Amino acid sequence: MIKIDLKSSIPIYEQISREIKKNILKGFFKENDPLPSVRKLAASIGVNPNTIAKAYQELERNNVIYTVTGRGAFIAENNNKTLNKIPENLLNTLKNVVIEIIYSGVNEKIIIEEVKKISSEFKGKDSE
Amino acid sequence: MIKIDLKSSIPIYEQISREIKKNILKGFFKENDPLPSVRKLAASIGVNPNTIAKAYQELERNNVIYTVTGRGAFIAENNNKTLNKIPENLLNTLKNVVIEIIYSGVNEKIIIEEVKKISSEFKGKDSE
Amino acid sequence: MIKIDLKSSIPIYEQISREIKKNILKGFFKENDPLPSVRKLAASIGVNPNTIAKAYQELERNNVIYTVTGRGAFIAENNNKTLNKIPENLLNTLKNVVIEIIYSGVNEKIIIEEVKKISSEFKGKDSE
Amino acid sequence: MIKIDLKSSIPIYEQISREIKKNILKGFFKENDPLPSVRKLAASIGVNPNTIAKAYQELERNNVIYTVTGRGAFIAENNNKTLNKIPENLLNTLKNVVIEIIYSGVNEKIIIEEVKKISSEFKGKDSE
DNA sequence: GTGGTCTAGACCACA
DNA sequence: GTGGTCTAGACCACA
Repeated sequence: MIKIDLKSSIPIYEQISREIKKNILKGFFKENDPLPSVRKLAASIGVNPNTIAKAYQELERNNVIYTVTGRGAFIAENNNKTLNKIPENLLNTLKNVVIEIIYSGVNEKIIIEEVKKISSEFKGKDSE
Repeated sequence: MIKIDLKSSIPIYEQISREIKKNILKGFFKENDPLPSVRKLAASIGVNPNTIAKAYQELERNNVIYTVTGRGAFIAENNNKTLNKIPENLLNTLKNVVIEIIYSGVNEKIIIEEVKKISSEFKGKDSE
Repeated sequence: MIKIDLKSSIPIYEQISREIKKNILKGFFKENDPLPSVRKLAASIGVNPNTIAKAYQELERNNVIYTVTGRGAFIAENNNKTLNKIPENLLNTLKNVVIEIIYSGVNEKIIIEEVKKISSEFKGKDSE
Repeated sequence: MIKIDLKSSIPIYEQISREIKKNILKGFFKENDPLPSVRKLAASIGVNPNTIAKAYQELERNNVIYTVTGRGAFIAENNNKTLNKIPENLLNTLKNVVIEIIYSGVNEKIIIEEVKKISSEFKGKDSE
């Protein structure tokens, strides 16, 4: 369920964090579901437990999961409101990629098709 | 013309490289136009010349600019290749941002509007 | 294993990059083998770590090695693509040397013998 | 007759020097033929006269041309003996290119074909 | 520990 | 003047 590319330049903890978010978006992880323990997940992916711990910390900071001391980590309730604006840091990243893609010679239409394809993989927040 | 955020986690040389690409896309830099010299740009931005040199070298590797020994760096000809597919590394980045944005509670429609807005800032390759 | 000529006009990072490619071709470095760390190799050769880092970055860009953050650099899988044409930049260099050699008074036959000798030192891609 | 690529990473004076050698090998320039004056050649190619001067100096050092004060530069007699061995510096360059080419996935056979093609463009020294 | 980025400053070839 | 290479040394994120 959680695929990691060790060779990628994206930090492993970041990849893990994203994978978990994806799983939530896809509905594989539901509210209050327990996450695998840091050690088990570390062992099954083959990375350092510290790396998993860091991913979980990031997720907790963003209210994606919550941890209960001694019992582990769980999926938080999805209390995100529906936003009408893309948060600024994400908007910047989006701008940068889109520019790079346009520069590589791909036109708007193809990019939009791709965005649709990506988002169709997930249940949109508003349709939940 | 070239705006850098020294506090950003994106490497400065990467920001410079992107800014130059943006300027080309916007038509501010045209084929064979000279770029500011490494030293001058470094002074005007307030970073080390090595950092600019690294950006220029990256741009040259990607055939965005070319350098003439003893004379400086110049905008390369626009290969004008039109791609029908987003290059894999860029596609991955796109996927990641879009997922993050959806997760933050923004729906597809708003993302697509934003993509249109970004791309309308630039002359697309096919309309040149 | 990695011999560098500090007096050569060929940049050190370029020499290092070539030496590593040679070692791969000779079979001394195999897929997923770890490379010496930037700092260790720098110390053993007696150059600045930045220079090694530059060599490794070049090799990574060319998919010869890959780096795993926090762990180090490793030999990439051998794509095993067989080319029927010499890439243009290499062809140019080849043309230039051959012309210089012919000009120095050496005939074709001797050059070809030498090419055979060089290539016999390595396991060709197709015999792997 | 003398083609220069300003964008190339090969120094212009080196390119000029090679072009002149090629012209001699091809028989376009014969013993005692006058070379164009530094200024004229500079003007016709569109480079700095100093660059031409440097190329001529290099050629003179290698006894490819000779200069008569006040009268200009001329093609030297071809007094190169036939060599049975490739000079060391050229051999090293040859080794490096061949290794790079093999690494790129091209096999010995194709390289040798190419060497033959290159050398067939010129009258070999021994057949002169 | 690992590699990546950046600075300050030197030196070089080239034009 | 131009860019390219290299050193010495700092700091950083990541594992």
